[in-house]
Amino acid sequence: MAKKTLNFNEKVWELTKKIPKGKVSTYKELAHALKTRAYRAVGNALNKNPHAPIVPCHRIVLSNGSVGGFAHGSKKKMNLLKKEGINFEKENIQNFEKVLYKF
DNA sequence: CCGTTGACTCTTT
DNA sequence: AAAAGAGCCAACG
Repeated sequence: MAKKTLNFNEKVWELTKKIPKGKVSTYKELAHALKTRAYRAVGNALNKNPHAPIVPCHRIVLSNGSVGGFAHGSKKKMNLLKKEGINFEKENIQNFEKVLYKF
């Protein structure tokens, strides 16, 4: 046996859950933590996110510092992040590197 | 099984 | 600096 007990998507959700409040992460960091380059697959996994309230998918943003996309609307995502302590400059995150959580 | 799609990222123009 | 193209991986039809 000794196979991957967790599927690719589950790994993404597990890592996302590990992100502390007031911090954010990027798809690239997630993919890098998974030892893969499936940046898009990570986004796809979060989009399907079956653990909606359990996995803080809104804490995942683009490596560019933009909020990226969100199943409920990027506006909602930004609003949620603001409540978590993340500030925004127009459509980009302020102190992006300071609130960026790395694995 | 092959082609398309997607909440991405990097490189080149 | 901004825009376009190429690359990458998993899920779906």
